[in-house]
Order: sequence, then C-alpha cells, then structure tokens
Amino acid sequence: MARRRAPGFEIQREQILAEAALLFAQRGYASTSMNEVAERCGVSKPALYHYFKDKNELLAFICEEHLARLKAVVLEVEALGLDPEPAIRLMIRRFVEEYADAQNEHRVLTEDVKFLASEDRTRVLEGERFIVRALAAAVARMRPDLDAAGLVKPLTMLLFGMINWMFTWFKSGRRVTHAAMAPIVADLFFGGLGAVVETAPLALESEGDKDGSSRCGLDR
Amino acid sequence: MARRRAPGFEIQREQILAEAALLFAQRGYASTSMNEVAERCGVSKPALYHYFKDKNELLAFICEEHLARLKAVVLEVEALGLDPEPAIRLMIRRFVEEYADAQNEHRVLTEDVKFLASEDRTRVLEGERFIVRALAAAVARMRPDLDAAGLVKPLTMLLFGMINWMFTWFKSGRRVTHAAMAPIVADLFFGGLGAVVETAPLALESEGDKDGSSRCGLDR
DNA sequence: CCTACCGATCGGTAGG
DNA sequence: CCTACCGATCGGTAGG
Repeated sequence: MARRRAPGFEIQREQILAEAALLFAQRGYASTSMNEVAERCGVSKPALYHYFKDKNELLAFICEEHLARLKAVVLEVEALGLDPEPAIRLMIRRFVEEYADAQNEHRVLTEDVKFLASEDRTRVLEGERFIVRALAAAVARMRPDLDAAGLVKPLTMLLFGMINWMFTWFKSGRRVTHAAMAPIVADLFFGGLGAVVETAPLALESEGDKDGSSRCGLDR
Repeated sequence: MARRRAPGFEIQREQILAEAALLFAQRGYASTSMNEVAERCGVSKPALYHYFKDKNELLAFICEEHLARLKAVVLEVEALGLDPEPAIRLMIRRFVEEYADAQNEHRVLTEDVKFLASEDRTRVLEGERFIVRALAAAVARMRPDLDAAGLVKPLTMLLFGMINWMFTWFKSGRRVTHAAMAPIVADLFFGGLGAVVETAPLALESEGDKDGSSRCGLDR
C-alpha cells in the first residue's frame, strides 16, 4: 500500500518551482545547475530529485502551471459573455496582472520553451495556441472586415507582442504600474485597428491566401 | 613588421558568425558547444579559436554587428531630416527589413544578452538604449502632449514589442511578407496614439513622476 | 621568427 | 536523506 505523502509535499514543490523559475529567468535554463536549484531551496540535491524526477520536469511544471493560469483567465472572461471589445480589454488587463505576478515564469515560458522535451514542448505550444485563438476569435467577431482581409491573426500577434514584451523592459515595481499599462495597450490597439484597415489590403494584394495562414504561424 | 592576414580571414570570420548565430538561435548560447560551432563551419576547433579568442567573443560579435546595423539605420533616417511620422514609419520599415535579414542574430540579441561578459553586455545595452532614445525622441517631437504625460517611453517600448515579437511567430518566408507587416505596425501605432491620450492621464494620475522614469526602464 | 592549422588531450564540472 | 561517485561532455590549449 502506498504511503501517504507528507502534508508539506505540495507546498515544498511550489516553493521549489518558484525558486527554479527565478534562477532559470536570470541565468537561463541550460546554464542553471540542479546543484544551484537545490542550494537556493535549502535542500540537498537528492532531496530535489525526490520532488521532481529530472531537470526537464522542473521546466515543464513551471511552463504548464503558468499557462494553466492564462487559460483559466480566457475561460473566465469568455464565461462572462461580454461583447468583443470589453472582453478583449478585460483579457488584456487580466493577462498583464498575471504576468506581473509571475514575471519569472513568464520569462521562462517565452525564452526556455526550446529546452523542453518534445512531448512537453508540443503540449505547451498547443496551450499557447489556445490562448491566441481565443483572442483572435474575439477580434474577428469585433471586426469581420479585418478577418476577411486575413489580418486578424497578424494583428492579434502584434497585441501579444506589446504585452509579452512589456516585461523585458518594465522595471519590477508597484502593482499600480502594471495596472496602468493595460488600458494604454488596449487603447493603442483599438485606436489603431481603425487606421489599419485602409492601407493593409493594398500592401497584401499580391498574396493569394485569405486567411493569412501562409504568412504567419502562431507557434514558433 | 606584422604579416598580412590571409585574404579570406574576414570572410571566414563572417561565415563563422552566421553559423554560430544560427546555432545559438536554435539551441541557445549556453547549450551550444564550440565543438558544434566548429563542426557546422567545417573547421577544427583549434582553427575556430584562431578566428575568435573564446565563446564569449563569438556572442559579442554577433550582438554588436547586428546592433551596429540597427544604429546605422537610425543615423541614415535621421540624416534625411524627415518629419517625425514619416521618419518613424521609415525606421519601422527599415528595422523590419533588417530583422528579416538577420533573424538569428536578432533572436540571439534578444535572448542571449544575459550570457555576455559584463563589459560587453553593458556596451550592447547602451547600444539598445541609443536606438530606443532615437525612436522615443521622434515620438515626443510628434506628440509633445504625450511626452508631457510621461507616456512616450512606455508607448515607444510597446512599438518595439510589436516589431521585436514579430519574429518569434512569423514563419520564415518570402520577403514581401515582412515588408507587408511594416505599414500595418505603423498604422496600428499611429492610429492608436490618438486613442491613448484621452484615458491614460487618468490611469496614471496617482503617479508623481512626469517623465515616467520610475515606471519603466529601457534596459533590462 | 611567424601564420595557420592538426590530432589529442588538458583540468573541471555538468546532470543524474 | 547524505556522501560519494559515474559516464559524458564542457571550454580551451598543449606539442608538433
């Protein structure tokens, strides 16, 4: 019969994941050693291997738990049944809040995915695509004309560029800071959508595909 | 008297840098071995160390040559003496073209700067700040009201987010593809600027600093 | 003495 | 859960 897990097992796991995310974000996954992770967590290396079977599992948990929170945001906002623009504004705000609370995890997700074992990497990239599809669908509902022009996916990715890139330059600071950026991003995006539609179809006239699938992939 | 260098020396250096940039972009700097770089270039490892004194120098050259081209773009556009909006539009277009021609180098610059020796890293980050300052100055000239509200630097960084993030999702394809994205980014940015000014000062009213220096750093 | 390399191996350290 | 290790591979350099 399997023995019960110690009550602090899950808590210890989460603490280790947080410390590992910090180290991976600072030094990169490949150049962080399991010795460093163990030392930072105040546990022996064999103890570390008690909580996670190998270095890849550490990386996979960091990425997947962060991604699970982002997916939950999408599902919660969709459940409210808002119109497209307020729904997208709320998602932007919730994403920025989530990133602010998990800056290390976010950096690991964006920079270290390439080090994941291929099955884990596939699952993580599919999770990212789920989130992008949700945003893109809301943009398409709001502006069917842009959808018809094949511009929704590229524009959605530009929106992700703004918010994903924020945490490479934002000084880690007070929460109000991050909160203030969300409406600015949203205003820039919605204000800019009106200007895009006039010139873009001209620029793309030589392209044959309407859905833009040959122009951009939503994965890497 | 120093002997002349073999005529192919510089050509060989550039070929090695291009191959190293590809490997670093694909696998990350830390997990690419000098053996792999040498093998990919078809030279022995001692020969590789003949062209570059160590692994860090390889990384430093990749980053600094790419950055030098971006700085050259800034200086060339500034020399034209255009009005702010056409100047920024042209810079966006030239940046996108430059990124399209140097996708590996661009990815190395954005993801592997943390592995540079500290003196090299300092110089590279100063080069990045030069480019950001040039863009931000043009935005400020165009919209002094946004400058007074302390929003120019954050907005400039959102613009960089759009174009820097493009090459994490864009499928490597035909040149026309990248060229078509530049005016879309510019339209989204300029179209959005008008919408930002109305609501942002409200969102930031509790902040005390006018220049936004406590809110965002333009380095990492 | 120099350069432009080669085959072989150095001292240390990685993940496990 | 510890000390003590392993197979392998790391960045860099020896002699010729």
